Amino acid sequence: MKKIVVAGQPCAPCADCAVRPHAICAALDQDELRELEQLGQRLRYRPNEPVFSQEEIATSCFNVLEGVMRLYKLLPDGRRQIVGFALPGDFLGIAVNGRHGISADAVGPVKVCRFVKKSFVRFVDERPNVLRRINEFVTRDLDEAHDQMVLLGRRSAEEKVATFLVKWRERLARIGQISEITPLPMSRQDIADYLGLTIETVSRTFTKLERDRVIDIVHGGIRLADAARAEALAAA
Amino acid sequence: MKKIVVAGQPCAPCADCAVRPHAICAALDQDELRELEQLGQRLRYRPNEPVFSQEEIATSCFNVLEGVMRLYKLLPDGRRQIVGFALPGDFLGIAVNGRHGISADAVGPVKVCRFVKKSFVRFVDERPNVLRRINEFVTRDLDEAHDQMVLLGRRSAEEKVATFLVKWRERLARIGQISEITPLPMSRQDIADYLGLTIETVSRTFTKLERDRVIDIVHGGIRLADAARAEALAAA
DNA sequence: TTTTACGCTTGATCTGAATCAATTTGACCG
DNA sequence: CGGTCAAATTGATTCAGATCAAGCGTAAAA
Repeated sequence: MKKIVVAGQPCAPCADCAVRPHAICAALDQDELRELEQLGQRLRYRPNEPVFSQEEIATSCFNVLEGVMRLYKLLPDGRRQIVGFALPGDFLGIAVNGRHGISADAVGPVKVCRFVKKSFVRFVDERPNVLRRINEFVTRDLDEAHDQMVLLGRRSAEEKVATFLVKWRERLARIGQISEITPLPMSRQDIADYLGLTIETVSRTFTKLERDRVIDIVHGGIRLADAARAEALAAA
Repeated sequence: MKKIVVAGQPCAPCADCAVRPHAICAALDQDELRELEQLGQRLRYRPNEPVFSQEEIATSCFNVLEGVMRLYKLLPDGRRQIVGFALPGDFLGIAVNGRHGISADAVGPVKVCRFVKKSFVRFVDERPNVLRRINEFVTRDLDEAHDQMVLLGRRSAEEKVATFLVKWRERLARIGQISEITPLPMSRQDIADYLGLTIETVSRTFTKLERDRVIDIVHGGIRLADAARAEALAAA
């Protein structure tokens, strides 16, 4: 049987995929990995390029390999709520009724591993261990969504920003990106739309946190100067 | 082999369980149903009685059979965010790391089918069809959580209340509870904590919607007088 | 280099919802 | 039936964050 070569780059070997331990793929054995490799296709997206859209029929799902994506919902009048940021290892595109519930686009340059939904579903359907792993991911996402509801519904602007910074730093650390300064690749508007604030309030709150010696604002990110105080604001 | 009778009522036959078609149990065949029946135990809770608590080690999971439950998170200083209301057919208690992420208590009188986590997990582990069903449920919950984030982060008090009323009515309809007046078994404080508002704002907004002839406030609920206008507020 | 432009910050003002403070209503109970 | 208590409504006032309106800086285009 002749192998059909799809357009685009061939799927680089999963064997040395950097995100595998964090991704759903960690649940796969050697054979499964090799099989899934056939189904996946690596793709790049430029900054701000859309990956999929709310309401659109979901034909693909994705593993994020590199970069950051924003996941959001739009109201008819244009108001936007970012429901999360996706990082390497995150799995996207599980839809409820065949349609994407959210939109996703690249924040900076992004690399993903794309799967055709149909074949991916078939692959998962005969592998309960993968299904279990996906279930863990969705359950974790739901738990985080609950936390975000508390944030949106019950916390002040200062608490929102501090919580965001602390959690963002922790997330980066978990995937191995530890450094003195915490990069913030998303815009102030993105942060505002994630926290249910305006861009002005986010900016003012950053300034206030810096004045209070909790953070230093550096180009493209922040330095958490007083982690204890930031965590206190985040917990309270 | 002698059957051991556990304390409490014996599990009534799943065969004529009213919520089965809406619950995860709809994925089960005759044999599975009979087996799960052995694992489940029916329990009642009085109004406002806690069922499980945030941080508590999750030893049980639950199918709601009758009544309404509130699911919420508390901040250390007592601020509360209700993340959802559970209705008959809903499945509760899937925890991320063995601990409940949220607290749950009965709003009015509640009947549930309780499963010991350990045996339930064992049951599910060898039945991919059930796992798939649970996955659908969690995915749907996540999608609804995203909608709720938009509500909390980006909508006005009036939009919040109107959306809540419209969606609550739809949910009741979906499980067969259709009637001219929409019952609201939860308190105004519950509604406030669900919508990220104060009790006063909820009350004022109800009054305003009544003044504007969108709803009639009746004892223990509301009548949706102008469904079109309410849905417009909910969509916008 | 200047120009344009966009993202971010800062300031002044406004406003929707919170807070504070009484009533009012309704349910339960001796 | 009145008395008690909690839930809900209503009113007066305050305030956190939104809105409106300039500026500022950095980066890419000309």
